[in-house]
Amino acid sequence: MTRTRMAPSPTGEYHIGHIRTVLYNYALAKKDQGAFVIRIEDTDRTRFVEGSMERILEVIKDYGLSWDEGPQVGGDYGPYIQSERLGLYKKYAEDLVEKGHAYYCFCSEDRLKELRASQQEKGIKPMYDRYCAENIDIREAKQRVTEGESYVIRLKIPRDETISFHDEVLGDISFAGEEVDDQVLLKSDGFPTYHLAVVVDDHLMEITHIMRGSDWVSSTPKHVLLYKYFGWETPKFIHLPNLKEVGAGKKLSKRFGSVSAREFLDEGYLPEALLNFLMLLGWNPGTDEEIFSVDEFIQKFDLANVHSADLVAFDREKLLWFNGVYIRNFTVSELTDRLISYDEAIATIDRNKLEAVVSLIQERIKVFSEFRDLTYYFFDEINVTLDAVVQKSKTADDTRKIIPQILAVLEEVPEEAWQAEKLEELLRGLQDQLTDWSPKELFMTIRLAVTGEKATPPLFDTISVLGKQTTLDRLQSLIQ
RNA sequence: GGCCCCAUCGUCUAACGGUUAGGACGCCAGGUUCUCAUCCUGGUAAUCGGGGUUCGAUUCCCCGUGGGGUCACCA
Repeated sequence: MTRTRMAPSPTGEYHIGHIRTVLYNYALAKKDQGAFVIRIEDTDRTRFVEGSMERILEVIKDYGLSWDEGPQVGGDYGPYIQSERLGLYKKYAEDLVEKGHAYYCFCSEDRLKELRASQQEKGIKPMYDRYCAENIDIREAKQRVTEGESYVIRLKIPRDETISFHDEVLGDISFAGEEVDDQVLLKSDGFPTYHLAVVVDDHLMEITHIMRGSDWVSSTPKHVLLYKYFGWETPKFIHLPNLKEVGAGKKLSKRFGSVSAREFLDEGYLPEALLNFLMLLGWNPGTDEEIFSVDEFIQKFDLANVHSADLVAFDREKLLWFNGVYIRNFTVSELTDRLISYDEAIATIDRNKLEAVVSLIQERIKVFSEFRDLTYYFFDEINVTLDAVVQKSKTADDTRKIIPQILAVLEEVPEEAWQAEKLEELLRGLQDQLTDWSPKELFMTIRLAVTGEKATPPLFDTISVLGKQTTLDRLQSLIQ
């Protein structure tokens, strides 16, 4: 049974890249009818942010993803919050000391700082010098611990061994033992570090696949050693490429737009479009298809098609395109519902009129945040002057003279016949009679007069939705 | 800087020794057209460099170069 997990640390906002990793873990587990677990890694009290966990869980749900075990839902392997599992870790660390794979360290922060500084000065890699392992025997160490002296427990890395592991995507990776620092496993405050907690919990929760960002590759040897020393079976490792900005070579940046998972939703991107976009960032289906629902993704997801690039660019243009594709695939009613849930203010608009407007902008809107700018003239007063509607080949006078003719035609239309088709027939009829007004000139003049915009949905549909009174008023106001 | 990883159009990627190196986004051009958008058609554009191995390298190996990651009592 495949069991995967995502282990958020409640230290801030969830990044869009985290959602990608959640999605992959989710798919890998679901593909095998396995379980996807969420575990909260809150072992660093200094970075803990109040409410962060709740917000992270909330945003995962808002993306339409869920977890089989974890906070809020429970499960057989709980608790799923590390601070609630605190009693566990210490004995595992002590067990390692007994086995000779770890040792007590009493070095002060100052000593460590000085050590690091002098190593850097000499141009060598900053690493713990093993002072406590070499100068304090286990009996003395235990004595000092019982006397209440502050201590940490460090993992004793075998300096003369090569530590290797297999990554399901990257292949075999190995590190020389002498390159790996004696990692602190248990902090002086009694909390485990990530490295201890993650291995203990992944084992206890029977996680089979560890899929995480590639920034974890270099600490994987420490984890592999822990599995070995504990005598536990090692799960499979998969390291995923991180996301970067298209223009800049580096990480996603505020400068180019949203970065946090929440912001994309707030901007009016659809979760399903976001997810679809994210799927393709590091994975491909092996075919030319690229529109997938999460269910289809689960069916097709395969580690063999996850690729090993070091970074993948987060192309905001393509995201926009995906969003447009999903928007266009909705029925008008569905799209209207989604817009209403996006912005409460939209819910106050009359449903019939709203749907009429929505159907006109459906193939024009790329993100929901554009809704206001694209449709305000259907709902709000506009302020247009005669000068603003005058076409290039026309004078203000020409324009002033044509308005009454347009009005004359439109005034004859009964309310109940105020439909795009009828309006088009009549206005084209008017244009036929005018020798010096091309369709383009006439219709653009009307468009500007009734909307104030150069780019709008087709004119006759627009006028139809605007209604007779509004249309006439707006035309009339130009010549008063 | 040491170590680890990576390398195909601008971007996401396909091609698992033999293809005119394919698709998508973007961009450009054309068509439809009352504007914009949608839609349709076409186009632009890539194997980082140098050595090998092989009848044959995008593909395998080595060396460069470039990029990324990591070097905490943070995750």
